[in-house]
Amino acid sequence: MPELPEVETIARHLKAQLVGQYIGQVEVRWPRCIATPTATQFAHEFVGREILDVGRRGKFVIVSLSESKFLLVHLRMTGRLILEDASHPGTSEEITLDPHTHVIFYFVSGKALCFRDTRKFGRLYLVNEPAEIVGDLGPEPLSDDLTPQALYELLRGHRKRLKPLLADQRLLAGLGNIYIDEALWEARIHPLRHAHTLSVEEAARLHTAIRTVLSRAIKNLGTTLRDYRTPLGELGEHQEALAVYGRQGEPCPRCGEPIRREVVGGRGTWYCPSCQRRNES
DNA sequence: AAGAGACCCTGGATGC
DNA sequence: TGCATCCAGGGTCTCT
Repeated sequence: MPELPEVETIARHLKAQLVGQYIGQVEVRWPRCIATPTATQFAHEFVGREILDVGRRGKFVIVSLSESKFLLVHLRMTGRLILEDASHPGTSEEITLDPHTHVIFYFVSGKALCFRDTRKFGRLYLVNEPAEIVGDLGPEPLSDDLTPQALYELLRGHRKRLKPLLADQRLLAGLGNIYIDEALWEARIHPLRHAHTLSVEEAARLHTAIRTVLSRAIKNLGTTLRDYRTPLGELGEHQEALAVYGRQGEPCPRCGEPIRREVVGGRGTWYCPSCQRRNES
């Protein structure tokens, strides 16, 4: 489940490997993963274009192409972007055999970029402006614009419980199930607290926690629980550093109390019942 | 506005 | 061992 740190890692790797590369052709094997335009049109549009830049917005990878087009990729649960060597036809198992490789970008250099996705939730978009897709995303959690005060103001305007609210990409862009639980634990705030009840001090703690947790995870190249890989096939390392996510019954690293799991808004939620008290101050 | 539930998918885990 | 069923989960949608 790639979230901000995983997508950031992927974008950085792709940027280092792909800027300046020219696309020879594109093969779409599973058309339904192309959100826009049609799969045929999508494949057509890439031929001859150069990769100018690769970046990230929220959980989207954004690839800037020559002649003003943008490829946006959302990996959802199990999506991967994997670099392969396709210079010798038939040598890459990923390309020839893998049943989960749905789109392949062949570069004239002999490199190839494969979009792979077992659960088929991921989507690719080819647009004239990224804003067509990412226009209504909230601020980037790591940007200077998101001050503690700004986060306090954002939260004050909502009565929802924190867990589902922080997962709403229109509030903040890039947080998902793992890092929300980790950040709330770090900030010692209960996931079911109602957003508008947070004090200035608590919002500031959450602000610090979100940024600390995300930065640390980026340093560790992301969290690999099962599917996530960097474009070079490497595993992330942050799973070792998780405090609560997926750890029900294990002792809280801060106080030793067993970690509890609850389903909130249909999503598994892990927290420490002792460090993260529910009473609203 | 908030919350619940369905849906999209498949592989791994669980149950008999 | 073998088969059926359950489950996870980001985002989007519908219904209450």
